[in-house]
Amino acid sequence: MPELPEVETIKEGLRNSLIGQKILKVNLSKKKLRFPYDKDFKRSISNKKIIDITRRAKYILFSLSNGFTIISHLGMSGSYRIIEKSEKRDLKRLKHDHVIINLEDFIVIYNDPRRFGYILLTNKPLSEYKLINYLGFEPLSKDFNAENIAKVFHNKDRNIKNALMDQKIIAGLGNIYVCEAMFRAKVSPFLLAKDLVSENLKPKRHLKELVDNIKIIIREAINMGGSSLRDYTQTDGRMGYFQNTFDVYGREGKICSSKNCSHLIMRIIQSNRSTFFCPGCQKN
DNA sequence: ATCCCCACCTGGCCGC
DNA sequence: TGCGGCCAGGTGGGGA
Repeated sequence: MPELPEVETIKEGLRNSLIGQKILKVNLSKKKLRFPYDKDFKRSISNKKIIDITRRAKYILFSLSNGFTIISHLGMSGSYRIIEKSEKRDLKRLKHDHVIINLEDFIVIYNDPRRFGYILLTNKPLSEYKLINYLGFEPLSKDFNAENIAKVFHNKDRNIKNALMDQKIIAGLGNIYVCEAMFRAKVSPFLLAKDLVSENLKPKRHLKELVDNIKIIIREAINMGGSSLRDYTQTDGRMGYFQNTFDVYGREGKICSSKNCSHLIMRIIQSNRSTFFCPGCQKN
């Protein structure tokens, strides 16, 4: 479900209410998520305070007062909702509620119909935690720039979209934002990653365009509260509205939004995922 | 190493 | 109204 902008929005929503709250009680549903819970999950987090909530790639990280970190990934359909304890009417349990954390003033619930998400626990430094330490550049960091990406892409024989979605290279992009950024940068989905790098390992113009547009689009989407499709809403139930600005994603058969272009948006399958693009604007 | 493909799930929608 | 088929913001792990 969520890509970086949605996870960032959710993380901010969690921060606003939950920092400083003590965990009083934890309930887990019978069904396991993608991975089983730590066998000491409840005991390890009970009576601890949430001292920070941060994001890395598409992970939300809850730092606890005992040095443990809850590592949460939302998969395709995970969501959090926060209920103020004073508002009793929202307390009913919903289908697919898997983790219910009772805090001093709030109840926070992780819901995930498809159960591709997971909630793990570690007391190691995250730099030693294997699901976190391999992650690549944060798109909004200054290390994510065309020169650095050129160094990674120059020998990559895989298609460009696939490389952009590889969390080991760039952390946080998913199918929507990659399709949209490639459209804005006018990059063909049929190019290989190495096609965007010149002989001297310098980024070609299209790679610079791509990097610039990824940064722009991620910022725009965060500012709009992410994209609401199907299950995603913010922690307070509000919708994001970046989906209203999609140029290609989900627009198969519709006319390209560019001025002076009358091509129809196409959908092809790459690495088992849909790629949406304009065959007129994205040919090179 | 590098790249690709599958499995893991539930549910919504569309066509018959 | 029902049923089958297709589709969905992801990714770890294993095979080629």
